[in-house]
Amino acid sequence: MSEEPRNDGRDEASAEKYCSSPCIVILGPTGSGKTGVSIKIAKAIGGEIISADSRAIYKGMDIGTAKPTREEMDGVPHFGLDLVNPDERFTVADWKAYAEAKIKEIRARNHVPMVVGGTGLYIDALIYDYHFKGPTGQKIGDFEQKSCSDRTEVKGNFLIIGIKWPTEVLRERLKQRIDQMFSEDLYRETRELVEKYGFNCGAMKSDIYEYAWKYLSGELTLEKAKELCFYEDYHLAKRQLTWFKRNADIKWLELEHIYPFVLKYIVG
RNA sequence: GCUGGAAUCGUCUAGUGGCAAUGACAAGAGACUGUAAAUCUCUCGCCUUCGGGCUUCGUAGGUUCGAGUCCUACUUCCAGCA
Repeated sequence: MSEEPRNDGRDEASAEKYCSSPCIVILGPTGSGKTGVSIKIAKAIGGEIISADSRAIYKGMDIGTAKPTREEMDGVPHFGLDLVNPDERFTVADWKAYAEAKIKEIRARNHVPMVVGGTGLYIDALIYDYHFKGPTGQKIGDFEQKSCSDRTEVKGNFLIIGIKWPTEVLRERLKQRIDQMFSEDLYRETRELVEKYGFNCGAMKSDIYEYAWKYLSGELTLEKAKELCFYEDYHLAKRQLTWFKRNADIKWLELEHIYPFVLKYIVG
C-alpha cells in the first residue's frame, strides 16, 4: 500500500481537509511505547499531542491508565486528558468533535497535530470521518453501521503509524509495567476512585483498579492481582491489534524506527 | 515400615460402567460507528475429502459386550501412625 497519506483534494468542500498539513497518528496496543516516542517526535517537529485514549479522558485516573506525567510531557502540549469525571459520559462522537477542533487549532498555530493512542474506535472515527447521527448519546441502529469495506478510505491528510512488537516482547513489557504500577501511588489513587465512584460507572471497568482494589481489600494476594491484571492487559492488547489489523492504512514499524521515519517524512 | 487419600487437555477441575470425557483459567482466531481498557462470537487430543477416522484419563495386567470409572500389582505424591 501507499506510504504517503492521501493528499489529492477530492472536492471543493473538503479541500481544506485534504490539503492541510499532515497529522501524525501514532497507535499501538497498550504498553507499546506510544507516549515516549510521540513526545520525542513532538519536540523535534513542533508537534502537539492529542490523546486518543478512552481512559485518559477521565480525571483522577492517572497511574492506572499510564497517563503521561507533566515530567514526561516535557513541555509538549497535550490534549484529550482529564476531560471529564469518571462518572460522566463521554462518547466517540464527543471525542471526534474534540479532536477535530484541536487539530484545527494546532494547525492554526503552525504546529504539527499528533494523535496518539490505542482506542481504535476513536482513531477510525477521526481518520475515516465517521458521521454520528441521532441525539447525542444514542446508539445508532444496526442498519446504519458500516461494514469493513466502507471503512477503507482515509479522509484527510494523516500519516498513520503503528508500533509493532513481537508477541513475547510485548507480554514482557506489560508484565514489567504492571510490576511498576503496583505502588503506593496506585493504591492511593484506587482508594480515592473507589470511594468517589465505586465500580458501577463504565470508566472504572479498567482492568487495573478492580484488581488493585481486590488486593487492597485482601481478596487477592499481590502476586495473583498482578497476574490477573496482566491477563486483562494482554487481552486488551490483542483486541486492539485485532481492530488495527483490518486497517490497511497503518504503516507498522518497530519502536526505534518510528522517530527517524517521521522526522524524514516531515523534514524531508 | 504400616495405614488412609490422590494421580484426568498448558494449569486447576467434573466425572463412579456407555465419554473424546465437565467447568474455569491460560492460549489462538474473530466481530464491533455512541461510556470501546467496554461488549460479543468461535476454536482449543491428533488426522480428516467434514461423513468420519485414530489415540487418550500415572504404568502394566485383569473382569466386562463395553473401563477414566470395578479388581490386582507397580510407580509417584500428600497425609495419619511409627
